[in-house]
Amino acid sequence: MDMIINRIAHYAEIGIPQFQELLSLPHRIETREAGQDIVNAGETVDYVFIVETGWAIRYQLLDDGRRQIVNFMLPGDCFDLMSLTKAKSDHSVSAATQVMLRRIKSDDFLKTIKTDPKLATAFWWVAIQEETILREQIVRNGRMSAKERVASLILELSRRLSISTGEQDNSLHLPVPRTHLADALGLSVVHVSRTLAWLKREGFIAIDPGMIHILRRNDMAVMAEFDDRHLHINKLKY
Amino acid sequence: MDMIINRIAHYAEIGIPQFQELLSLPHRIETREAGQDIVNAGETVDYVFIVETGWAIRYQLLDDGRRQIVNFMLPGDCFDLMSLTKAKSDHSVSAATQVMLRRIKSDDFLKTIKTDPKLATAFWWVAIQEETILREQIVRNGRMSAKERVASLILELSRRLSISTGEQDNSLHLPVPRTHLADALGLSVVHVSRTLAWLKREGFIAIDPGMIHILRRNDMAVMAEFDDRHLHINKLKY
DNA sequence: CGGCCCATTGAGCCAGTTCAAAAAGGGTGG
DNA sequence: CCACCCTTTTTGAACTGGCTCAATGGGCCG
Repeated sequence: MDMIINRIAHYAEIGIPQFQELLSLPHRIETREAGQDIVNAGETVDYVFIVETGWAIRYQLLDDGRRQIVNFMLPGDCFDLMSLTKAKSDHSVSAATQVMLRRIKSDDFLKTIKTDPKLATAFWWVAIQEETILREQIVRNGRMSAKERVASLILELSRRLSISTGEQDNSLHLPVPRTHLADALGLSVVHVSRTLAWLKREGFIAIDPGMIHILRRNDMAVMAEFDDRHLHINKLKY
Repeated sequence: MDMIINRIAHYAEIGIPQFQELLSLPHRIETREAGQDIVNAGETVDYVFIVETGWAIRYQLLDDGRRQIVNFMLPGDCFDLMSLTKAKSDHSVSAATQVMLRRIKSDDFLKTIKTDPKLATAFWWVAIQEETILREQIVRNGRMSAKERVASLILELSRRLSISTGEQDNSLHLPVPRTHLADALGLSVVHVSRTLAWLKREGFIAIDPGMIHILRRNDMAVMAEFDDRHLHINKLKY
């Protein structure tokens, strides 16, 4: 729960007390192992999930096995805010690593949100960010070269993690295999690997197993046209 | 205003009376010529816009002039619902054709939404669809071939237009130049042209200036793995 | 009729793919 | 601590979908 508090507090002037009610809602903590499904496309979802630890992915499969990862869900992210209207999910969600999830009944969640306008605004904010990340992903996959794509995804993940942990860190713990990066970026694993090698050769990053160290964040951001302003826009106004 | 009523009524059991208040809100009708900006990236937006006629595009430019169109905004679409929190826009919106827009002050809009839970649900629904369209776009640009991309975009646009006009039509009036399709699909104009020629050769479509006729909708949907269920999911429950 | 913009077609090229093999981890059991 | 197996990552080599550059063809407007 810390993570999401960090995240929201990063933007909104919202106190811990505001979260007490949310924290105290009836909930269940679920654990899923890497690869297990959390939500299947076509299912109706009655819960809001908050990622406590681990990474999850939202993805869609095509008939012949191609997979597109739509986005990564990191600690502090929640889903599906959008399905508070009891819509069927159109994409699947599964655990990318071992994941701990807080599961809250949509109805309870909605009721709480409605009682506190600050909470409502905060979660509206969360939804905006989610959309922004999706749009960024479209630009990446649509118009960027492999080098730019890999670099900007690394920067995005690093930035998002640092916001929810509350500490800036140039060492990005990457708990997912390269195939996940490839399927997020619309590239082949082979080329992701080559591109990472190139980033390393250029001195942008250093690579350790399960780890990427960002050595020249600014240069890399320029190279990939990565602008993280949208990830920590001005504080909320009420 | 008809368009958005059609659209929402297509999903939600919501009566015309519910829209009266929305309709009667103080607003301005603005007209923009093709190519003119509506919202600039970095701007704070205080208005909700509803497209009355014409097409608009949301896009982002990269330094060297590459452009990614994030999505098309058709009659009945509204934006930016998300910036009801007074966020800075992270992408630009401009008119793709001559456009008529209904401009409503965010505060007024928000106030009305809040008074009527049915309206609130309806617009939450609109936001879900918007996100769904974005996700679909990610899958398209990330993992689909040029043929699949072009076909599925044509099907999506056709579907969305038919929902807001209320009539199914196999003739898609395409008022934008090929460059727009290219920039939406992450392809070059040249290749969009070739791909359209291929679709025509295969008998999926017929082409007239400014017009695309869908001849074999089902086959085309299978070919492009286009599933429009998400665009007219079950009716809303309250 | 001429000019301009957009769309199409042709030809060669290149970024990223596929196929294949080798190398590097990372358990697990002896 | 080593030997084995399995998975992931890296590297090599050849291929190709889509790109770029360039020329041609249509439509529309003045």
